[in-house]
Amino acid sequence: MDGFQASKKRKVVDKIVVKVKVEENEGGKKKSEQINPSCDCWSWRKYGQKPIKGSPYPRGYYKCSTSKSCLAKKQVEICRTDASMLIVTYTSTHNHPNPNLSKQPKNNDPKSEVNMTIEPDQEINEEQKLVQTPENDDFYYVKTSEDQEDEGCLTVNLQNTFYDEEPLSSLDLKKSSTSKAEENYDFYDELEELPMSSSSFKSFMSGTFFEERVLVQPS
DNA sequence: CGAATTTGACCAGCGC
DNA sequence: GCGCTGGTCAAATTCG
Repeated sequence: MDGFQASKKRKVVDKIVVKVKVEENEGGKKKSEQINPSCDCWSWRKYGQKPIKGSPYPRGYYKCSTSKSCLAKKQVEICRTDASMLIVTYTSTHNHPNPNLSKQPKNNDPKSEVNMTIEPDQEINEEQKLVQTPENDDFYYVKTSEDQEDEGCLTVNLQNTFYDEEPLSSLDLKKSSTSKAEENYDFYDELEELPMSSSSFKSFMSGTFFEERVLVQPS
């Protein structure tokens, strides 16, 4: 493309910061494949990587490769305070349906528990202190008071996680708890990808440090 | 051989 | 106004 790159440095864009707790795969077990077959299912293409000031880890830049015209992007970096935490920042929205969603059965492991933290980047916050969704007790937000540097982060515990068809149902509450429901709609639409696909992890990890996976806690 | 990833350079916004 | 930093592009390289 030439000419039109007005968004080289975006000022205010739809942005969601998600923290994903991951665990190292010891023994080189190829777990990532089975971790979460459903996950976000979007395919991402890495288009850049940069060391970030103040962080020992580089940040990877990914674009949605599913559709050429899709503007969805994400940045992946490792939390500098906790290497087992992945910080994923989603930008823009997918302008096409998820091609894999339909063909992905779903993980549905009752023991699956993903621990991720949503960092209210601009608006989501106060109201989010709610601890549990009224409609979904498998999905709740907990304020992390232990996060030294991440105060204000919200930990999202997904139990029974990976939705296959109704990924947003639980997120709806956020929609309603904020006043920017309309704008947020897109945000949460993107949250579909929160559960990080194995491919995403692989692509990130393969090019960075190690292979990781979504933390699965036996509760 | 084609697709995806890596890496360095370039560009633009922001703070000082 | 200058320098710094983050974000994107694109050529080169690697992998399937």
